Amino acid sequence: MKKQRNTRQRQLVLDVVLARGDHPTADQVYADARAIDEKISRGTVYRNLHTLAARGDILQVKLPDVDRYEELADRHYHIICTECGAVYDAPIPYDDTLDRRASEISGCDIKRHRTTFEGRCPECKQRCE
Amino acid sequence: MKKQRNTRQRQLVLDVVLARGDHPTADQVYADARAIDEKISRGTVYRNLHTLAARGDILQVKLPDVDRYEELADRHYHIICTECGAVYDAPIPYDDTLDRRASEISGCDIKRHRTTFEGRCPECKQRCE
DNA sequence: ATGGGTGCAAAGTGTTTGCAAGTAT
DNA sequence: ATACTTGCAAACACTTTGCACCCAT
Repeated sequence: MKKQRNTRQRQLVLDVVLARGDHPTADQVYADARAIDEKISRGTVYRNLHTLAARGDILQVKLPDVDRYEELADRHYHIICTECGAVYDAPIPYDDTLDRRASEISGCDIKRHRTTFEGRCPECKQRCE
Repeated sequence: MKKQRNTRQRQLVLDVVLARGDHPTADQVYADARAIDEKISRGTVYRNLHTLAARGDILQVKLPDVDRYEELADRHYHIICTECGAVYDAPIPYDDTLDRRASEISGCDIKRHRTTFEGRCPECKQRCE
């Protein structure tokens, strides 16, 4: 891997993701970063999110529609509210026996799985009734 | 729900998805449909895929990057090859106790979950070694 | 006849990239 | 000094939409 530099912008992108503590999209990271450094560009934010995720400093959460990012953590699942789009960590532990079972039965070399629950968050659930 | 018509184009889109038996993207469906009706437009294919999925005639498979579609079937998981992008049905049964557990613990009203395994399919696995 | 559906092209999203200038090492 | 990074804008890939015409019911 080629040697990487620590630029002000890269540090800022990392700080923003860590400061939020939730699951921002690239565009939300851009907005937050822009509030601090009004010169930083979208391209730089996208590039640094990729760099940081590849390097393992943050996690990329692949969900339908848009990718999101979060602080580094153990493997876990997510809940996405189908009404308001909010994303939460799910309170169900990662089941790594599934990866072994799927590998054996399918003949694939399964590295991991991603599970996303869909439903209504407490607020939307209440508002809809 | 408003009354829907059965047009030649809508039937064609449905036929194409059923004929494939795999997990085509909208663009693949468009290509297949176009091979039969060289006048059908992309917009029509996209609109009909939505209509058919909403109506329950086909399933929409929400995966990262692009949505895919497949024949109507019971809930099940998918395997996506990280090398070649191929998508398969996973040989692991849908675990609906997870939805109940996640609902109880999180306070959300969970309707379902989607699980996608990531790894290398048998061909890519072999080719890479 | 009537309102849902179609083809077309333009507009939207979300993301990537080429390039010249800037900067961390 | 070197080559990784940046800002900018253009380009991309995928999808949605406005509109006038068409056709299934």
